[in-house]
Amino acid sequence: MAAAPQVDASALQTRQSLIEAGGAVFAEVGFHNSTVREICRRAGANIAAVNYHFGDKAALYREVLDYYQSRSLQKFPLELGVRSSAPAAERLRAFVRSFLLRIFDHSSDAWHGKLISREMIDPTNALDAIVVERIRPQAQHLGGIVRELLGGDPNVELVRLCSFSVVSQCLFYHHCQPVVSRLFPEQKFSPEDIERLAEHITRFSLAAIKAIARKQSAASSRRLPARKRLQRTNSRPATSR
Amino acid sequence: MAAAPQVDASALQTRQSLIEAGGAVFAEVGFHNSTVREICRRAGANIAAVNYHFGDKAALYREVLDYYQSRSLQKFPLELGVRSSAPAAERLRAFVRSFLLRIFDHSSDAWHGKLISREMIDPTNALDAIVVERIRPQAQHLGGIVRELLGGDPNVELVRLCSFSVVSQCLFYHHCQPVVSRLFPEQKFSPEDIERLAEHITRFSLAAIKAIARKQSAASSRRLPARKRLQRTNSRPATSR
DNA sequence: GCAAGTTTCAAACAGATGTTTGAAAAAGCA
DNA sequence: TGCTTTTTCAAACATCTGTTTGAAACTTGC
Repeated sequence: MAAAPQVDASALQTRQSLIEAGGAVFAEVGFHNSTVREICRRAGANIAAVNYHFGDKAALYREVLDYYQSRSLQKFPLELGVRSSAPAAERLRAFVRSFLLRIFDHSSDAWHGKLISREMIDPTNALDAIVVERIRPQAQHLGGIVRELLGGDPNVELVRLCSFSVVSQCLFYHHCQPVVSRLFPEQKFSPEDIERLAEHITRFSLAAIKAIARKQSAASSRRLPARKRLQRTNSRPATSR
Repeated sequence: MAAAPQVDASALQTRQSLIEAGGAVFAEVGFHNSTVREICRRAGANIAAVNYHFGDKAALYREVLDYYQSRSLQKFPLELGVRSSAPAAERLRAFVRSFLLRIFDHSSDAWHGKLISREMIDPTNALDAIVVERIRPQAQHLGGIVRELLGGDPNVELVRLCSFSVVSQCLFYHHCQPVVSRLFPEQKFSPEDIERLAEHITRFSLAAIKAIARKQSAASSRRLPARKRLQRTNSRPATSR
């Protein structure tokens, strides 16, 4: 494991230092590849500290997830400042931006996105809880936006597929960073890059979903009586752009 | 590591059994999490066999990648039966299908997609070679399709972003399988599911790219004289950079 | 100031894993 | 067959990692 700047823990409680050092290490190399020794080294604590304060490595990991989860929730709310009454397109943009910022935030207390992102690929026992507490609500939030954008009758599978299409684009840059940076060394993921990325993903997804919505409503209009069709197409709220 | 059916290696050379068992184990749990003992057990070989035949675990891994790379290339060509003179939309569909099939193929000699997919997330030294020999050509192939679909002047960054949007959707279902299967246990990834998935990703991406292309050409038509614009859209060759 | 509880520490332990070893077995060849 | 080379094998080795231990240092409450 590469050398890293040691956190000055003189004023902090050992327990808290361990959580923070753990967040850093777990986020960097994942649960399986990180070692208690490295975490303790960065926290300026003794090797036995993890077991003394938490019981074992897995318990520290759960604690780290809990800690950063509450931080992340207040720092990156799903809506990101956009009211739930806002047009669906705007809410989608907010969702994408929030998602990317969460994953690419390099500030010291933003490990949560990375931790979850790692869980997705190399799960520990903690993933079950994360899915219920964190991912499912997000999926439902996004599902609501997509459903509104699609309009018409809510085909569950279509909503799911489109939602996945949106989040997959966001996750890609984090999951495949090793490949992306080898393919295009100039890609840097500065704050401006993140904004451009968010803009692209939003545009791309909006265009796709709207086109699918058009096709869908055209198809259903062939099945439905004219009056009902009119009602339908009108009641589709604010797919503005 | 979970128990697994042992390969009948009685007729095979030990060396070959090791490559095949290695392919299975590496694809299942990745290079870092797989053990020489488990590979040898499945190959029906002695623990020392890996070091005797390959030198060390990393060398076996390189050999496994090489072996399945040549297999994968002949089993899943990029074009997948679609001529390079075919319309870009059809070539995109072929690309997506081929990509998904490669990753989700459960037949015994199709570890390559999974191996590369794992490399993307948890790289070993082998990734550099893989990017040059395998990923870059694919990226250029896809880039050519996207460029043609976008039409107009080739904005390098836009092509790259759209290409990423396409592959990210394909990779998602493999990378995030643990999450997807927890969120929606009914998702099974049968051959028919793969086809539906391919269809969705193609439709989604085509709709998005075409919409972006329309907007782009509308914007450039405001900048260019009519004659030059016409020339541009017609003279663009249908291929690589 | 002192006793009880809490926290830290260096050292050791236990288990897993990649690798080596030296002899035995098998295969190739005259 | 008899000899050499190649391959297999069980055992051991060395290292890394999570965990435990028991004593020392520190803190707290009276």
